[in-house]
Amino acid sequence: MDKKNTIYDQAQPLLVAVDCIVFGVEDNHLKLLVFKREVEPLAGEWSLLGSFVQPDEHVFTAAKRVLKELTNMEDIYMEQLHCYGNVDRDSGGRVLSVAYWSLIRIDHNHEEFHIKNHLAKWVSFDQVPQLVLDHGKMVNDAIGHLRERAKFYPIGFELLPEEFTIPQLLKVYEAIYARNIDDRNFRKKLLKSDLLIQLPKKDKSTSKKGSFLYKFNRKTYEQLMLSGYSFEF
Amino acid sequence: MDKKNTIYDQAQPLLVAVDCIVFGVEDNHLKLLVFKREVEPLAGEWSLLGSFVQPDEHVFTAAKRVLKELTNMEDIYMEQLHCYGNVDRDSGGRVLSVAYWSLIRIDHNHEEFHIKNHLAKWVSFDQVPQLVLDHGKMVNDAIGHLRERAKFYPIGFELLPEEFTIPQLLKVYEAIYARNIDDRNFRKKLLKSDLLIQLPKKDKSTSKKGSFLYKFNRKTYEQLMLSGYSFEF
DNA sequence: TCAAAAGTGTTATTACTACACCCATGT
DNA sequence: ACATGGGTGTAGTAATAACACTTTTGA
Repeated sequence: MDKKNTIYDQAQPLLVAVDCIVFGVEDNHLKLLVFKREVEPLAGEWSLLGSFVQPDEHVFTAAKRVLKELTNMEDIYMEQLHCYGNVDRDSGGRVLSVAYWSLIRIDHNHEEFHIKNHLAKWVSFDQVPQLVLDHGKMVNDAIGHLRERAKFYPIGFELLPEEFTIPQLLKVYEAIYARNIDDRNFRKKLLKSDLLIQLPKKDKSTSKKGSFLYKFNRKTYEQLMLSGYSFEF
Repeated sequence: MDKKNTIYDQAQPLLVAVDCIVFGVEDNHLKLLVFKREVEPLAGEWSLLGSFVQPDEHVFTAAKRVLKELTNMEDIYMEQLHCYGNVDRDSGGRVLSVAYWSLIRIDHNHEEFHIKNHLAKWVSFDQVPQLVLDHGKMVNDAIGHLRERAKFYPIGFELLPEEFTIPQLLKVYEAIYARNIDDRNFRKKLLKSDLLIQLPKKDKSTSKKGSFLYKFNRKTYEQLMLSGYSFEF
């Protein structure tokens, strides 16, 4: 298309980056992935992982690309958090950042190599180190968004393996909301909802008695969503 | 700061715009503000109002600027909706758009002149015309966001004048959720909440009996929010 | 007097909260 | 036998949903 004499010619372009906030569950704890920043300014400090958006690249695709490079995983749950647009938010120049948050099922067999290449580590949800620029604010915003979203989307199921136990799921929700949840009420509401399919086997890794394994019933979930079900406990 | 030899030099900048979805209540109906697009491509078609973000301008400030030019109002309720980042979303070139939605109290004395200058009109919430580019999707997303937000933020109060009646407020909620709400239950929950301060006068513009005027009790609201009050009916 | 909108209460149902003990099993 | 985590039930309280008639008053 001919762009002469349009307002498009007069507008000035800006640098646009994506930054990823990555949540996962490891050792029954909710964790966040942080990185040693490799580029100036602020090289060596803790940061989120990001990248500039290319001219021929969807912003969402850029975020997916970052996550793929990091974890070697595709089809990851990812949502846009916010576009951070302060003029001076990046000390290296005027850069917009579109932040995305994602939930991944930590599987060390697949990820360890990639994550090490990025000088990354998982840190506890409630012990996030000082991060560069406005990345600390991004993480706080993401936690708020995660809590909001967790009420209507079964976030706990995204973070756990296909087969999981009720005590595991309970711990995820307790971590997300940073409070104790009554295990009887939790179990009661979940089982009554028909969201869980009990499997004929137990996980005995955490107790002698063993705990039944379940899988998520996606069909029930889709029906419940139409009627406004919530994952509040 | 010296930007030589950093990744900032290699990144390619992009055009970034803001677009505004503006809601208001007029004649007891929830409405949306749309515009005749004045620039090519697609001049003459219905559109949201937007602008490019300047290099020295906060993205949020750009959205405020657009709204100020349009309505001559400042201190308007405005929230970021989403950053739309498709490569080919704008037929005039690659342009990111950060969409904002806002709620305004329609006051024709102040706004008429500005809105006419922009070839704008208020259209009914449920009769939005075909809009250019992805603006139709933006509006749909904004309506979803509005409904979500309305559960925890007293959006109805932002849209109405300082002094309003309960039937007026009910109509706003009915419009937002596009369904009938039981007026006895609505009234009961609101009055019990102590969110309304009854004024010693009535609005007789819509009935012979007249309806008591109320104002919003911001202090009660702030207390209720701490305990998770919701505006669901 | 009548039309048109404002205002008012009760009941049944459902969801939520709080709370304490027994079970199964590997060591 | 005992330590460890898994699993279960009830009762009180609070919120929600459904429902129809009377009141006021200007025209």
